[in-house]
Amino acid sequence: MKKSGKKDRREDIQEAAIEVIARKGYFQSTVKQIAEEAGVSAGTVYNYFEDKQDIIFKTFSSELEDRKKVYEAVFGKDISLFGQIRMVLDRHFSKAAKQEQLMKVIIQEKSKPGLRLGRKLNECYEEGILEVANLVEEYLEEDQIRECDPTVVASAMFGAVESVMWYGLLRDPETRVEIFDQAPDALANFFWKGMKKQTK
Amino acid sequence: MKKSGKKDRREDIQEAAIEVIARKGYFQSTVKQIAEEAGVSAGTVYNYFEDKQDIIFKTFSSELEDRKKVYEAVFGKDISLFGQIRMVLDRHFSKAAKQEQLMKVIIQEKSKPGLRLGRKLNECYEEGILEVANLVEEYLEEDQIRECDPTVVASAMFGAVESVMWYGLLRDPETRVEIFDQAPDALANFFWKGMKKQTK
Amino acid sequence: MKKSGKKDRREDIQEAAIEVIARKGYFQSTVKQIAEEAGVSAGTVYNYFEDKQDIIFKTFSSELEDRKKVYEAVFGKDISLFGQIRMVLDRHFSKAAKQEQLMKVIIQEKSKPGLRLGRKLNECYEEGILEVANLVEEYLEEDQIRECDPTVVASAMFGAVESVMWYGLLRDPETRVEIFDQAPDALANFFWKGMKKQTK
Amino acid sequence: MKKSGKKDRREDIQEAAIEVIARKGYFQSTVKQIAEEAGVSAGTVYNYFEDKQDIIFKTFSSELEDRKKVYEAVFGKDISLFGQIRMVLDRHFSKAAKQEQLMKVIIQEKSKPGLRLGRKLNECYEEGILEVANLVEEYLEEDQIRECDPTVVASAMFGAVESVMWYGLLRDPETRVEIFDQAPDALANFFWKGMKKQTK
DNA sequence: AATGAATGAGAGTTCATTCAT
DNA sequence: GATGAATGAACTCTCATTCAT
Repeated sequence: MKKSGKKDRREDIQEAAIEVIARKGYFQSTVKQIAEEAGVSAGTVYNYFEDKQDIIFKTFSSELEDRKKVYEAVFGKDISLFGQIRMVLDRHFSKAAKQEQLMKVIIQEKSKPGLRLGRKLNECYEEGILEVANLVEEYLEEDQIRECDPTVVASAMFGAVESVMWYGLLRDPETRVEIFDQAPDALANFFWKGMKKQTK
Repeated sequence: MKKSGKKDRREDIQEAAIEVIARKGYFQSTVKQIAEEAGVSAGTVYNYFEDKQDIIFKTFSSELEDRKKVYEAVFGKDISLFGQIRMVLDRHFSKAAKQEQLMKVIIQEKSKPGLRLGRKLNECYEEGILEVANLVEEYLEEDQIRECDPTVVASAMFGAVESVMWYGLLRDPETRVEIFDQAPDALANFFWKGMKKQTK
Repeated sequence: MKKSGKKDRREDIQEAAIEVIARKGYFQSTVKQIAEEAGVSAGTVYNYFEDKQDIIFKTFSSELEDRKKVYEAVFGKDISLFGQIRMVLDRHFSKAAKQEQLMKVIIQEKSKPGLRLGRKLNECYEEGILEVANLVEEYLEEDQIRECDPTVVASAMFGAVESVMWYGLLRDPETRVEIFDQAPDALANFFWKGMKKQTK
Repeated sequence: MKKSGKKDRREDIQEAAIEVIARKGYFQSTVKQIAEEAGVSAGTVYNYFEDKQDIIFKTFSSELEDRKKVYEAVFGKDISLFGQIRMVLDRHFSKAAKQEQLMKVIIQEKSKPGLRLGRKLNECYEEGILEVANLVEEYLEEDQIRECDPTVVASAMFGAVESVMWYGLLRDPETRVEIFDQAPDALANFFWKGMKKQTK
């Protein structure tokens, strides 16, 4: 099941890995299955990756770096908190829509203990939560939002996003598109209303 | 090497399994490790359980049934939506505080494809979301909350709760207690403010 | 090809390993072959040994300790140098006669770099050489033997013994017995005459 | 990454092989490592050699032929036995001083069963022993040396030489030079005194 | 001649599961 | 019921060798 076009082997294998792992989970996917999906032999995989973990670890690493940059860019903008949340969610869901399988894997394999992979994901997750918590704290100090523990709120938001995304990923394509379309606005409103100071 | 008072072997093994799997994940835990932790031999495990999956599958099944009943009881009460959410979260977090390891396992092993275990958990999750979505819909029809997609909102709430719980589980015991203490109120408020109709 | 009697599995496997490795060399022997020779399955081997190296490493370790004790006992005796050499060689060859395969392996696998095994053997060898060198030095100081570099002489003696042993191991049983029978005396004389002070 | 003046690829690879194998042993050296050390690609190796064994097999064969000639020349000379031994050892050690790595490999890989390589070396060894044994026998018949089994004595001499050489190869360069310098004389004396008839 | 990506047989090792004691 | 030694299928990973370029 070779992918067409001009991509190199390395990418073929990474894509195949994501495909297979999204379907069966990391530990129940074998290198052989991934190789087959990529249209190469098992040995070839090891010409491009250190070991099994490395196949997706590298994908994740670069993917997560990319995202971090996107989000940091948004958080640096001089717009309202609501605007920032809205924008981040927008980019998040529209990117996810093009990487369904990868999103599945990320959600599934997060917080696996004793796995470079899981640890890395957890780390990024925590970093993201902290980042958002800092943002919330700023606004809290400016008295724009009601009293709350910023890390708890940030954690709640992350979880909410992930959950909605997972919910969408399990639906048929049309429903998914619908959900992903309305999710950014719905969630941004939900979050913003949920934490803003009651205007009288 | 547990040796509690009067519990039977079956429970010893289940508890040991939870302990070990919480630490290392399902696929990286061996039957031997679980048996050791339970103070029995590997062979004995198979006198009580069909296979490896079965060890925790049964724990989860009964645990999930229990919870379902608790929640349904709350949702049947004739109190405000906020009150209901508050009460469910209260019970959820206070129960979780006593079952940290089990919660860890449930969160970690959720949505593992190709595993009776993961499928069961996913199923329960979806059921829960539907249940809450129905509740939200009721209130939506009564015009008490702003327009929204109930399943998306319900899904967001589930995710938020799980995420805060995970966040707490990774902290040291004191911090965890603090987080679990304030979480029900904080989240209930967050959710309620987030979806209720703006009472000018 | 199970060994008879009352020995336990551990010993069966070690003996099988020595048998196979004597025949084909360490790197060209597979765990499966060893298991087969021992009459067990490959998996069983790992119930008794950490890994492939461990199978013979443990045999060697205890064997070498044994020998060290034997030799040290002889070197502690208050008899002539010639007598000591003679006695050590006697014990060495008569022990070797009962452990042909083990001797083969020890000689073959000595000084394999990058192998716990080879390093251990080399170490013992060097220790032995030093021990003998010290002995030679003593006699040198007493002016009983001609001027020489004791470590070179000791090294030469060790090599000579090993070589004669190897020569014997490659012969048919009868020839071997003959060689091993006369070797201690022949070598002791050769060494002693080789280094003693010319009497007048 | 060798790059000597005018030698051809074939020799580059052989030298690289010696270098690598001396360091890690035959079975733990890979063709790729050898190729890298030689500054060529793995594929190129197979333009010059049949297979992995062949790389050093050819080196050894020619090297051993060379030596044989040298020794036979000496043994043909009409000088005393002591003189012959002395001369052979002289040439042996001085040649070895210039080919440390090759000597290491020869000593390490000797008597590997199931390897063209090992068998060839063993064969040469045995031939050499026989040659010397014949020589000894001659002198024995002439009544110049004491009664002994010539092959045993020859075997002992070979082993002694190899052992001293190995001992030197493991030392630092200066010590090695010292050892190699005095070894021929020391060993020749040792051997000669060891076997000659006691001249009252 | 030279390359080095691709191969695939086969190695060591793990571990859920069985079963004689 | 309890045991834990034995099993063997399956996995990850290595590497000599090939061959299209």
